Amino acid sequence: MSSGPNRRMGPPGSATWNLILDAAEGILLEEGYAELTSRRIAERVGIKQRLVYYYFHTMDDIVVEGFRRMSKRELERLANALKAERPLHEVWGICIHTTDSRLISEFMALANRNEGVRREVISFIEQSRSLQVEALERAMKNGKGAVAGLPPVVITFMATSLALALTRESQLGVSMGHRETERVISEALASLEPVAPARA
Amino acid sequence: MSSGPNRRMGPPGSATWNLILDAAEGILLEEGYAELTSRRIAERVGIKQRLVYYYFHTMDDIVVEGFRRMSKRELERLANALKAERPLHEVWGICIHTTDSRLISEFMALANRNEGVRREVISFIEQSRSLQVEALERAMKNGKGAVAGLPPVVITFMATSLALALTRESQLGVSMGHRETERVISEALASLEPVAPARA
DNA sequence: GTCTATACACCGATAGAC
DNA sequence: GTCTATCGGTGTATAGAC
Repeated sequence: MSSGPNRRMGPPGSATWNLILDAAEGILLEEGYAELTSRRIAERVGIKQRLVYYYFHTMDDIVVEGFRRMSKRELERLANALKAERPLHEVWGICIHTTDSRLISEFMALANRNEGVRREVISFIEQSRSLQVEALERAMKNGKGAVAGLPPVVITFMATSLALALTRESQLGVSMGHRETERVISEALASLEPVAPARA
Repeated sequence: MSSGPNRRMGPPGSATWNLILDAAEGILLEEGYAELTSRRIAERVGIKQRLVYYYFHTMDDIVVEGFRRMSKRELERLANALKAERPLHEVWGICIHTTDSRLISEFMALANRNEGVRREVISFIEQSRSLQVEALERAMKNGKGAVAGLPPVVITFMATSLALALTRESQLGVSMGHRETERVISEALASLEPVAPARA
């Protein structure tokens, strides 16, 4: 048979496959998940709606695969940045310059009712947190900063949470307390991890 | 005329009006904003779809009015709690036991593309933050806690952000670093605001 | 790999009777 | 205040030709 649940499918990773995920990401960012439809995707890519279902079984698959692709991209960026000097500063820089907070909001909302997305989101948070913890532990062993008695996992949790809140609010148009908070954070970073780190 | 943009409308605050917003809130929480339709609301309340449009002009109005009602409810709860002893502990308790984080996620996502919701969300964040800052400043003047040199607005920003992140993640099924973070926070609360506060 | 055409369900919003 | 009925539009997903 040429159709049904076992119908012929387009190859993951192909050019059109990626264009479809690009379009889905753009719609999610600019219009929200209620507007993420096969017709809108086709319109953006410049193909016919039927083709979307040649590359993906269902709309849910597109969302899950889209998050997985983004997740992979971000984890690579994170792993790369953490090799640098002063990983604490790197952690903060990455948290504050991460994916657009509106896109994150959409995936968060989706994760609360789509089991596939939820699994991917959980996996991403845990991997990302582990990478950060390992980098901070390495830095501590090298004597690059004491982190003031706070366990590395607490540092990373706080950095992630505060950065997300700052970007989410400023995207929205709220700035109350931001300047003061950013100042406290940059002072903490400077004192925990000085410019010329002492080598062990 | 009995219809059109100036058509006759049901009274805000009436029983059915509130039932419609209750249903909308439930759908938003349990099924997400993509499922928030006039037909689903009518089904939940046990009325016909047409009646929803007697009480509200558009679906957008329902979302905006729903957030406004919830916002009012939460601000009253906050103002009440902040009269108590140890406002710092109260701030944390309220942040951690606030509205379901899944509902917040939905409104966050909606705020990014609905101008009415955005205005209400901004207003809520600013009022809520102001209330908390005032309470902390009063407590400091009374000598109830020094707050370790951190400006009150930074304290409230951090409490709100960290509490939201903790509840969001545990709702999702992530717990990595939570125990450690909660411990750091409860120690900070205890040291900044002891059980028997010194009066001025 | 890409297309036309289509089945069938649901959507927001309105007309107008009772 | 509440209803039946309806318009015009859009959604997922599939059949099957080229």
